[in-house]
Amino acid sequence: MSSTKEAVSIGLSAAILAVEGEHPSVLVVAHGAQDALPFGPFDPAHHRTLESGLRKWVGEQTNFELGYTEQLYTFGDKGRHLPSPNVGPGSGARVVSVGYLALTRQVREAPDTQWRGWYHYFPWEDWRDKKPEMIERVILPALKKFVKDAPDGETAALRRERMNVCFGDSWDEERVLERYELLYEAGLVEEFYRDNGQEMKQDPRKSAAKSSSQIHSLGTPMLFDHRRILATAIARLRGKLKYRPVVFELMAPTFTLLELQRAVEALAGLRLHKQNFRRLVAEQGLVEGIGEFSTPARGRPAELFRFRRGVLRERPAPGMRVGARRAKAAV
Amino acid sequence: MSSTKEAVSIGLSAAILAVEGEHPSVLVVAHGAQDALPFGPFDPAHHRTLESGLRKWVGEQTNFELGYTEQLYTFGDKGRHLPSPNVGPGSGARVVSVGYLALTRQVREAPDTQWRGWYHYFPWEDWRDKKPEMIERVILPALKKFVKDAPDGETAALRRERMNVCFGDSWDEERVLERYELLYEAGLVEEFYRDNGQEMKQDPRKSAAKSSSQIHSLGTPMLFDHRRILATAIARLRGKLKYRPVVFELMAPTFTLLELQRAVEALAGLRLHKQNFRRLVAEQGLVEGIGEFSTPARGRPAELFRFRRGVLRERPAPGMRVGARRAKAAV
DNA sequence: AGATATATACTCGAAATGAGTATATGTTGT
DNA sequence: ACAACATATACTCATTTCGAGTATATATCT
Repeated sequence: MSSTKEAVSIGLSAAILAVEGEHPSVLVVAHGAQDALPFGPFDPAHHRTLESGLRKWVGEQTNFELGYTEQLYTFGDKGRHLPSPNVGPGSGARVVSVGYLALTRQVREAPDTQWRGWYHYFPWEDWRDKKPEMIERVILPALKKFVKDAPDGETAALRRERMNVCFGDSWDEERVLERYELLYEAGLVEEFYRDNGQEMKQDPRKSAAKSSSQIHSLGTPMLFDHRRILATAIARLRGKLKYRPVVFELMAPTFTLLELQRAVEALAGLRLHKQNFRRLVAEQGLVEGIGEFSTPARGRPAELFRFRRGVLRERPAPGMRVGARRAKAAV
Repeated sequence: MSSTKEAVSIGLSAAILAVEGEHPSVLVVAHGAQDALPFGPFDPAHHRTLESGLRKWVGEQTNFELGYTEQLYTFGDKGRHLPSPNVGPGSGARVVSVGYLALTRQVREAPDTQWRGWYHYFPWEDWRDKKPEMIERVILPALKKFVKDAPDGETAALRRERMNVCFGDSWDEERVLERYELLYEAGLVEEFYRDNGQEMKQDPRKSAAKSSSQIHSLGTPMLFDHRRILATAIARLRGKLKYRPVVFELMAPTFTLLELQRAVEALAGLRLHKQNFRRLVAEQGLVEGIGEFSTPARGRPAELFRFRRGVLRERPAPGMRVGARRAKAAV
C-alpha cells in the first residue's frame, strides 16, 4: 500500500424533505451567509452503521426524528467539499461525504433551522404553472453558447446531446441531478465559480460586457456540494414516487384525494389530471376512505382517506404514476 | 466535534459483470478459500474522485479496463466488514466500503482472477428454465420457521410480509438484494454465522438433529459483505436494463437479435417472448441492421445488428422492458 | 335561486403489451 | 431431390393501460 494512508474523514449530510400543502421544502441550517444541509462527521467509535450515526446527530442538531431514510450517494471529489470556506484545499483531511434522503411530516422548526422551498434552489424544476420562462430566456441560450465554446467537435456533440436530454422538448422530471450538473459545468451556477476560486462574472457592479454574454447565477446556492446532494435527493424521491408509496411518509395521517394530488404535484413539479389521478389511486388500492368528510371553505366536501398499509403486501410496485403526457406529433 | 476522530479508511469494491452467451458472470479473485470481489483502498492523496481511484487499482490488480461504472452503495456496518479474517474486530481502523457496479465485455482472464456465474452465488435467482425448486423445498419452509420463531407478533407480521414480497406468488426479478438480506437474517446463508462468530449448524459432521430443523447454506458464500454488494449490483443492473440501453455495454459490437435476447434473459433470470422482444427492440429503435447475416450451425441465418447510439438523443428512457407476465386470476 | 367551486362517476380512443399463428429460409439426413 | 427440423421474421388479436374529456353531485356565497 502507498505512503499517505487514510487521511480521510466521513461526513454525513441529510436532505430532509417535507411538503406542506403545495409547498415542497427542505430543512436547512444557516452556515454563515449560505444555506447548508444539516451535516456532521461520522464517528466510527460510537456508531455501528452510517445510518445510526446520521440519526444520532441529526437528532441532536435539529431536534428532529427521522422517519424514512435512504442513502443517496457518496461524494469524494476533491475541490467540491472544502473542509471550511476559510481553509484552502490540501490543508486538512480529505472529506468523503455520504448523502442521505430523509422524509418527514413537516412540523415545527428547530432552533437554527429553517424550512425552505425546493424551488428556491431549482427554479427551473417547477413546471406546475407553466414551463419556467428562464429555460427559454436564460438557460437554453447559455447552453447553446456552452456547446459552441466546446474545445472540439466531439465535446460539442456530447454537450448538445446533454442539453437536449436535460432541457429539450420532452421533460423528464426525474433528471434533476443531470440538469444541475450540466448547469454547473456550463458555469450557470454560483458553486462552479466558488469551487474554482473565481468570481461570478455577471457581478452587477462590473462595467464590462453589457448584455452580450451576460452570465447568470441560477437559483440560490448552497454550502459545499449540498445543492448537488439536494438535487440527488429530489431526483430519487421523484423516481421513487412512481413505484413505492413514499408520499404517505409526507402526508398527515388522513387527507383528501386532492390534498394527496397536490402533494404529488408539488414533489414532481408537474400538474396531473384529476380524474385519472383518483382512478389510479383507487385501482392501486393505496388508500381507504374512513367515512368522514372535510369541511372546506367552498365547494363540496371531500371524503377523508388514509394510507392502506396492506398494499405493501399485495402489489409489487404500488406508487403514483406521474403520467408522461402522451406525445402529440413528433416521433 | 467528538474525541475519537476519523479512524476511518475507505475501501473500494467492484462488481465487474459480463455475459458470455447465456451465462452472466462476475469477476472474482481468490482470497484464501473464499471468493472475493476485486477490492482495494482509496488513496485520497493520489486520486481526485472515488471513481478514479477505483479505475486505477482495478486496472492494476485485474489488468482490466472498466467501461461503464456506477456507484452502488456505501456500507459502514461494524462486523460485516472485518479488516482481515485473522484480525479480530476493534483492532484496526474502521473500514467503510464503497461498492461499484462495472460492466465490461468478457475477455480474457487476468492472473489470479476468474469469471464465475452469478447463479452460483444466487441459485434462487435463475428462473429461466423453471422456478428453482429450492424455493419451495428449502427457502419457504425455512422462512416460515423464521416467521414462527419471531419474538413477538409484530415482528412475525413484518417477517411474513417480507417473505411474501420476496418469495411470494409474484416474482419481481429486481429484488435481489431484499431477498439476500432476508435469507441472511433468517440464517440461511453462511455469511450470517461467520459474521456472528458461530458455525453453520447444518455441518454434516455433527450428529444431532437429523432432518427436523436442518439449516441449509444457500449459494456460494463470499468474503466480507461482497455477496451483498454483488446482490446490489445485480439488482441495479436488472432495474437499469429496463430504462437504459446498458445491455449493449455487455454485447459484442454486432449480434443477432436472439443473442441479444439471450443476454437480457441471462441478466434478468427470466425467459422472454421472442416475437415481442424483437418488436420492442425494433420500435424503440435501439438497434440497426448492418445487412450481414450470421452463419448458424442449424436453422435460418439471422441478421446482424449493432447498437444505434442515436437512441440516447431521441428517446427519454430506452431500454428492454422485461415484461411482467400478465396476472391470470387473483386480484 | 343562481353563481361558483369542488367532488366524483363514467365514456372514449389511442397506445402498449401479452400471447399466439403463419410463413420464410436455412441445415441435415436419406 | 425432398422430408424433417430448426431458427428467423411477419402479422393478428384481445386485453390492459392511460391520457383526455363530459356529465353529474354536493357544498358555499351572494
